Amino acid sequence: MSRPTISDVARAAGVTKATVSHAYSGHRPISAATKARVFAAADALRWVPSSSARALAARRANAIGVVLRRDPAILASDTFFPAFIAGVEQTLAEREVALVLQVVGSRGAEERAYQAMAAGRADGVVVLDLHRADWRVPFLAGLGLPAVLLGAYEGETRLSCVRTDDAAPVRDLVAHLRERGHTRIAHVAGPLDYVHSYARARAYVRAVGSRALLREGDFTAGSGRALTADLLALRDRPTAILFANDTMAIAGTSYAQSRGLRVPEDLAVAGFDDDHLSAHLSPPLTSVSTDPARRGRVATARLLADVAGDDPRDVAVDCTALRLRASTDAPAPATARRTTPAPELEEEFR
Amino acid sequence: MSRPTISDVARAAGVTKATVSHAYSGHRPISAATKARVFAAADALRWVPSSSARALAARRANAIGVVLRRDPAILASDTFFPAFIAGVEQTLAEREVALVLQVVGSRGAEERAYQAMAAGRADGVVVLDLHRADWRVPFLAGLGLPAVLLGAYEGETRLSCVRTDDAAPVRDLVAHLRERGHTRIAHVAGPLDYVHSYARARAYVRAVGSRALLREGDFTAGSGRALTADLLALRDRPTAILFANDTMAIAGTSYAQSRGLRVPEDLAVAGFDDDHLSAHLSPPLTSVSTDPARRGRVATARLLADVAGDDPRDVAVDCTALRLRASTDAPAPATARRTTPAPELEEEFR
DNA sequence: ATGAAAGCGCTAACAG
DNA sequence: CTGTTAGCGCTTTCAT
Repeated sequence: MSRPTISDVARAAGVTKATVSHAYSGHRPISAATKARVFAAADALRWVPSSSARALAARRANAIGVVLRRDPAILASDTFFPAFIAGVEQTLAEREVALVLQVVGSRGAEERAYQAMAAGRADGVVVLDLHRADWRVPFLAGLGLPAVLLGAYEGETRLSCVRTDDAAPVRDLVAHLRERGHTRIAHVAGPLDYVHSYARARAYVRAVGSRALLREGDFTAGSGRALTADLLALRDRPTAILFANDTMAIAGTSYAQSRGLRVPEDLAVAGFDDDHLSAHLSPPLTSVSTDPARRGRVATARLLADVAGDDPRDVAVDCTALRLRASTDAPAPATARRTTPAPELEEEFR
Repeated sequence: MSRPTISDVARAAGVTKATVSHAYSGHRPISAATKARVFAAADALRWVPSSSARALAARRANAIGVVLRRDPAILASDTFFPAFIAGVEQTLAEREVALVLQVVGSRGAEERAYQAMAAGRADGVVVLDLHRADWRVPFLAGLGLPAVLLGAYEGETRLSCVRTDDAAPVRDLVAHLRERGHTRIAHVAGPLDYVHSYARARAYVRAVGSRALLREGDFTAGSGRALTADLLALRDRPTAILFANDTMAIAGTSYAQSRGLRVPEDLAVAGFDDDHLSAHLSPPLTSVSTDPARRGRVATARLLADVAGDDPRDVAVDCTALRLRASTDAPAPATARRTTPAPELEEEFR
């Protein structure tokens, strides 16, 4: 025996399919009495509406999509993603909307994934890992698929955008280090074509007035270690390093310690994203919490509004918070007081 | 103008819908010439088949589901989940199957989620966080929804199951510590109603011959810290602690260090799951890598086979590997040589 | 407040 | 090898 359909329920309740449908959707008034009969019948038959039939008829998937183009290895070590998804699901859980996730390996596969979403898999998508010039922005607009961009997109677009101020915490971190006497503060950034990496790097360059001690990593432990080695080999080595995420910061710390440097006495270290382990390290790692779950909730709520027909709009989320911990809590070593060359700001970061 | 349908493509190519459909599905032979015309027409019209229409007609969603019942905070700090998902997506990417994810907060919501999956959202599900007596096993069997259980389920079931030997690495770890002279080895377990926590705890109890130094945590840093404090306050404190995951191990290490104990000289510490940061800590943390991505691939392949009509079956994945690092690499402190009370094995763990 | 009926866009017999 | 024709199980006008 196969699963019951809406017709079975209608027959059992002595009404038509339309009545059953409306009893559930509330799209038109149904008397309390028949509504009760309908629900009772549905209950007795253990009827659950077919989501594919509903999607086809109503032209709405009751699902939103996320497509990620990432190396699985990087996905696996990402602290942002699961927390973000948790937030997405939190606001999804209240409505009966599902999340469709697709991880792809190539540009072609990514396009197909978005097309499939537009072709009925999902009613809208949230776009992560936003690039400064992101082809997906015009592409999605062309598909007519509701979308919200996560990150401070600077280009032209009519898509909704959930913005975060990544610059403020970087400025605060630099100020915090300056107060302790640091003058040679380095930054190990993430890939600079990401809007958030770029925003952090730009804030850093503006705050310190030079990009001499800026290095571009890729968020992996390996690059954190390598670039720390690079920086510490400098003639005037930095006395403080700001990393664009905690993974790189932790790898960098461990490298520095293996070279006999004490953290924070000889080298101050700060991360970004506030990994759940960071408060438990030795020394505890100064970081910036960015509340990915909250951004997930906000982005999802915004997307649901877009899907419901609202006009796209920008929303700013104030979700960063400094977590000052022991890894930056010592006076800068005496050598830090040496003068540094006059800052020269390059055009790109103005 | 709305998106083109299969009829538009058929008309443009001078064939019928059936031909278009079969040209894509390969469910029956189509001459190369017409196939080419069909593809050309589809291309020109930018036709993408509607997944909801396809799902309804073919009774197949081309999606698999995962429903998770978790506190978002725990999801966010879980190292297993993203890696597992990455593996799932790796094998999904090759076929054109999507992943539908639903995170729920209550038993009722969980049942509804599985029912929705069975009602057309997904063709099958993979079941995580398996409990020793898991209501979902009979429930899913009742729904007739293909499912694969991740973990060594010991009950009766006809569902596929992807098993891992969690006991062997625990035994090896205990042996490794004994070689270094440890006699008081503790274990901070995960919740014992999970099959994998239980398997690890049981292997530990069998290896050390006593459950006097067994504590039940909940995989969070907080519980790792609290239970470490508890163990270290014992009159005959343990000289080594095995934690059921790295998060608890790291929190425990940091607590021990804050109390003036050196790791590994005064206290040896090992984790489980091999978090990506663990090799970068000071000292690097001994752990057990469990290759969640591989298990994701295997479970997904198995599920796809079930969906395709194969008989359910058990598959064993040999995916654990000891990562011996500095946190366990020192001779046990002299005090470890004191005799310990005679082991008494409790019934439950036989 | 309820019924009747026409699709939504595709797949899969059934013919030829 | 290709065309015809029913549905898949809902939603949603249009009636009444």
